[in-house]
Amino acid sequence: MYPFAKIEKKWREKWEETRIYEPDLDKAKKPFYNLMMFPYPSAEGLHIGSVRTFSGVDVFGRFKRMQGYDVFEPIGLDGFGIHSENFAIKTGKHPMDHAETSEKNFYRQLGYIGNGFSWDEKLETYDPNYYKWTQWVFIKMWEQGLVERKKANLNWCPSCKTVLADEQVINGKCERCGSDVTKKELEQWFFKITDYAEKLLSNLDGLDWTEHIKILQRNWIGKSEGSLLAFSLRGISGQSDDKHSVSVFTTRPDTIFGATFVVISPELAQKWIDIGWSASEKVKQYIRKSLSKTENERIAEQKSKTGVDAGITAVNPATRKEIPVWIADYVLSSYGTGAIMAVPAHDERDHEFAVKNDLEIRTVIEPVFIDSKGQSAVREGEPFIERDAIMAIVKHWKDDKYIGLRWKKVDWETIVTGGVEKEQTPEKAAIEEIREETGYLNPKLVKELPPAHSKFFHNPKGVNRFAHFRSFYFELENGDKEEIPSEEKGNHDVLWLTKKEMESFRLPECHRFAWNALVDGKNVYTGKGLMVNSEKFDGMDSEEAKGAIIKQIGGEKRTDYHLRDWLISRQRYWGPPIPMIYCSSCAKASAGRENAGWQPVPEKDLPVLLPRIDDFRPKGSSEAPLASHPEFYETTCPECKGPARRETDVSDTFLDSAWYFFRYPDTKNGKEAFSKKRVKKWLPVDMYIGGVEHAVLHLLYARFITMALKNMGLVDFEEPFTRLRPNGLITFRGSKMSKSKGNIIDPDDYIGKFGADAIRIYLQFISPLYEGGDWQDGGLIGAVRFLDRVWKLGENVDEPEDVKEVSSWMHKSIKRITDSISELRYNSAIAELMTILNKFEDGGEVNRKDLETFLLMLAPLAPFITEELWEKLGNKYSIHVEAWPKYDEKKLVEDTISLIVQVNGKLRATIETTRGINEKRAEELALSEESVKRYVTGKPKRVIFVKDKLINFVV
RNA sequence: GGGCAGGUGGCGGAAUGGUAUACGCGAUGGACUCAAAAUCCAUUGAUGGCAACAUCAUGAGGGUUCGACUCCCUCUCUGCCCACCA
Repeated sequence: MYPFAKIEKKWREKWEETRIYEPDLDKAKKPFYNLMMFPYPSAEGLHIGSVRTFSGVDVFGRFKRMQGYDVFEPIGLDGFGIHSENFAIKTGKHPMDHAETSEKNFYRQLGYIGNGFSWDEKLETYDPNYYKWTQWVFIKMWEQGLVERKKANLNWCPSCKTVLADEQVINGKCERCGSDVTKKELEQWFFKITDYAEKLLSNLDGLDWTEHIKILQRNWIGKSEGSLLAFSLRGISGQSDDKHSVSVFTTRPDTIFGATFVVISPELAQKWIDIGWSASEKVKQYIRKSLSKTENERIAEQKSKTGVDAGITAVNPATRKEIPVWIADYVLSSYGTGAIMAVPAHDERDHEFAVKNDLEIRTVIEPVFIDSKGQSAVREGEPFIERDAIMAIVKHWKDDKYIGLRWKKVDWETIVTGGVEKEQTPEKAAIEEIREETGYLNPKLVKELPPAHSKFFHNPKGVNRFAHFRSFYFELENGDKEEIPSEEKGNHDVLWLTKKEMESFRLPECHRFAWNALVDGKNVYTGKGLMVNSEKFDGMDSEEAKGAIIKQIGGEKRTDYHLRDWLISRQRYWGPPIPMIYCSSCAKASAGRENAGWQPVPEKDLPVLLPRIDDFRPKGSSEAPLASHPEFYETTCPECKGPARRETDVSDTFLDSAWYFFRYPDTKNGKEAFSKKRVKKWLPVDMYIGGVEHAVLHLLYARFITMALKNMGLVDFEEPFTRLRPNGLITFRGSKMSKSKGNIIDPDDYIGKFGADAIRIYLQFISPLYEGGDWQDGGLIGAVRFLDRVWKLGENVDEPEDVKEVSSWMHKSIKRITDSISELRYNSAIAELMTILNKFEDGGEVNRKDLETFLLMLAPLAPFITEELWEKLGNKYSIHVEAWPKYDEKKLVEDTISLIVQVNGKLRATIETTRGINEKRAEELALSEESVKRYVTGKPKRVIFVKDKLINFVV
């Protein structure tokens, strides 16, 4: 093996000495901010997956540098937070000591992987010089009115006696001790991210981000447009709301005539009780019970919805009828208004609840199926001819089989169906139709199925039809039948199908609807359709009815988001103290106002240092560890100078990482978080790469903070990351690597044995950077062998032929590699480089220009070996600041081409010929080939000729 | 239940609608060696055939097209994320 250890050491030192990876932060001409999500220094040291991501990001950075950019590629550690703290607790170490050792270890490992980091600008979130400014960000947010203290229902582990973050609750159980997590209401700090919900959503469209991640964010933000409708209450006493009404949020005002009861969340019910509603004991009991439910109990109960009759009624504003009010915990307090109008006929949850509690179910929408494809697609602009019709499902008299019709003249598969004549009842029409189409004489009506409507183009009659179907389910009493009338007989075959066969029968949508209604027995239709049982709105399209109904009953338009405000406070130790002070005398003076008595620590007093304390473990109460340290929390009020108390909670780790990319270009700034000038030069980040697991949390928070900073006039852009790509996940033996599973790949071992270049090449050869893959030792051998051969080639070429131009075949390779790297498909770039090497070896002779071009293109992927060979060839230092090879468009096309000859689309020959050959000549040449002649006998029906590419004979 | 991504040799994976399986791993045979490792050479999708060659193959089934891994529809399996969101 080539002496990688010696080479890597040599160049690491030289690079550091000559500072080639430190851009001039003030004067750089073509700045390119190449960023990876900074690592969380965990217990295990650097993960092989991180090595892949980081070196993958570095390949891109080096590529950009060679394209003439001043690349800034900083590195730091996201070391604050619960994970680090938990690890410290587990090992009995103090988090500060743990941070110190893991920092050394991480930076050492990161130093070995050959990345062009700007080491001068590293930062750690637990460094007071950093978190001073995290606290400053908090205060800025406060000044903008984006911080609020309010009560929240938090995850609470009764065994550890501590509050847990959402990410610490795994399947309803505490991450650390495994006990069921309950809810507890506490006062907490929030960032009002929901103020930016709309901007966070609409800005997404303009970002060059992987579509998948944008979709995750859109879903997380979860915009839904609906209306608020007021239901006045009857029989309620004491509730101080003078109108005595409850407001519900709905996206389906068109179903209001089907709202047969109202359901409110236990939390809202409790609020009513708090303001004087004298609810029954039974109600109070239910509320108590459901408010103390554990996560697991709630998950388990999803299948059987619980609830209690509140003993009062509400008036449906559309029907004017009094309907019952229920309390149930399937209604969430945190979404909408905490109250819903229940429409059991058109909502599955409401339906389930109504069936269980024997509540009225009233259908108000019937489906309309519209054919939009094929022969029977509705013709635009033509009027609809309406017609009453029936569908019938017919069961065999003995077997569990049903009649299906396969039509002969048209490509249809249906159940029995037909029109209803004027004097007929639908039932009669159905029986008649069964006789006509199948010959069976004794169908017995078992039940009627929900009706449906269908719009389609009636081909034989040449008109658009709007058919109104009634659907029935019949069972034959016996097999008695008559001859099918001759005019019907030729039309279709009558088939007896099992349930399973019926599933794969290609029924039209409205037939399928009838079948599903029979099989599932569930009559919940949640789509749009035709209004029924809705008084004057009957017959309207439900979408159109929405607006009209809101208008009539006085509803209010309302947009709701699933996004919640960002809970910032943690009752923990290992984070930046929240820089707030509470003064009880000032609180009295401003009583009643939002956040009364709270004020920020004056900027000159920052940072609020996190003291080293020994009892850093989470306490047995809802207070943070710092709350038992008066020397920390006792302070004076900045306003009245009286005695006051500091906030003892620390902030969420995600706040640390929501702004770090602003600090990187200006880490040594002691006066400000970042200078405007540096930020203007380097931000927004040009390329950001990291794990998809951060798609909604970190990436959303970072965008939010950036928007807020823009609003404050501190930066002049709203979006921090111009281009974002996720990295894939590396597994080992098919599963995620973890210490407990014992399937860890230790980068140190492998770099020691094979060198950083080989590891880099192999990690990128697995798959495109944005896709994952499984680590296989066997595959690594390929990378090692490749570099060995490169080394041999470079060593053995003493005096390569000195030519000025690269060989003409090289241009295509340059293009391929350039394109592949631009798209982060390094695996393809490496494959092409291997192909070039094979060519070099096969050809025997290698000229200087080709070899140099090859090394230049390999340089981002394998920075050490290429630097060494570059020097060996007598070139000047460093290969990493040389220009990326260019290809000549004209050279991409060669004079000779391989013309593909097909017969009926099948390859029959290839002809080596000259570029620009005309069709006639190509045809002659092709037909002179034996293998073509054999298949083309006589004159071909058609000849397809694609210039310089292909000729296809259709015979 | 919803959303997203994806199914190509023994394995990782390539293929602007135009030569499917590039590149690598593994495997088999050979060279070198006392021997092994390393290295080098050859073969390697399946089936049939001595062979030239033929037929079949990109999860399954349809469709569009002269031509489909690629575009459209239906289904299926796997992975990830969200999940009582009114």
